[in-house]
Amino acid sequence: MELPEVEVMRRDLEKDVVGRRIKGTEVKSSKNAMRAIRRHAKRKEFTSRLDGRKVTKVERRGKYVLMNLDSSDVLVVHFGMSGRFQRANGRTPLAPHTHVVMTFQQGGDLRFVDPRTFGEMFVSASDELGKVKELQHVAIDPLDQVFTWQTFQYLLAERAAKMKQLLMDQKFISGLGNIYSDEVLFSAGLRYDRLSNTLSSQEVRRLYRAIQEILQDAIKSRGTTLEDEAYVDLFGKPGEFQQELKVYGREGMPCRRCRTPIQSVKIGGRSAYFCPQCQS
DNA sequence: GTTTAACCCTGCACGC
DNA sequence: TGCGTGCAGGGTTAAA
Repeated sequence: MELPEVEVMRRDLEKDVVGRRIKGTEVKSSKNAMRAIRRHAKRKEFTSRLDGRKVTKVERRGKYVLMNLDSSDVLVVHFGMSGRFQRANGRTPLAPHTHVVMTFQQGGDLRFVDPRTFGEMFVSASDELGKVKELQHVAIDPLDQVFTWQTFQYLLAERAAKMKQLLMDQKFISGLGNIYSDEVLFSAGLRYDRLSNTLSSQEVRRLYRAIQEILQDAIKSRGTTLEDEAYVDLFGKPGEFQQELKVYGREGMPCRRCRTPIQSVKIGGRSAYFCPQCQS
């Protein structure tokens, strides 16, 4: 799950979960359920800080969701690659790999489902969020007002890394993963292996625009749902941005712009899709 | 400073 | 049919 999917989830939670009070939290007995709350040594340490609390606000930092509670604690959630929240009620059968169920006083519940267990959730005092290492490292958000193209140009010039890796580095810019980094580079006409400090001002501006446009469009389309992956929104509905993808997952298929077959390479342990004609 | 590889994990596609 | 293998992906970490 990348920025657009996390943001769609945040908005859904903001609409549907804010104002609800948690009656009880159940952490399942499986090993993977304990892995989902791995920062808490004991279940009770986690559940006791949620039970009886009302959700007051839902924020996002990069790919993290922060659910603020009326106790001044915050439930921090990262979805990894297969994690998600599901709104349901007691009559809804448990999806496989459901690790945590929070039941609301007003009825219904909120479930954390995560087959591949790269996701996690933990409770932190809001004034101690600054001490959470991963959150400290979350870099500037590309949809934030303070992210200007001049700032971006400065940051790029400071580094000499391949663009694909840099865009996916959450300590450099937050929110982009494998799918959107490929899409953004295609839109900007830049190859995955271009070095960040070789971009012209024009190229930086193109890239900056591509990042904003693609992320905004993907949010409007409610995220990307690939066949083999299970991203769905809070209510189980898939996104629609997969229809707009220009390069990701399209190896061998003709480029939508020039009809040259899309290529795929391994870089930094990840696959990068690109058009050898349109990107340089 | 940057890059690579390994690790965490499950599900699925593939070849034999 | 059924098994083993490899891959996918986000993020961290150790090593090159």
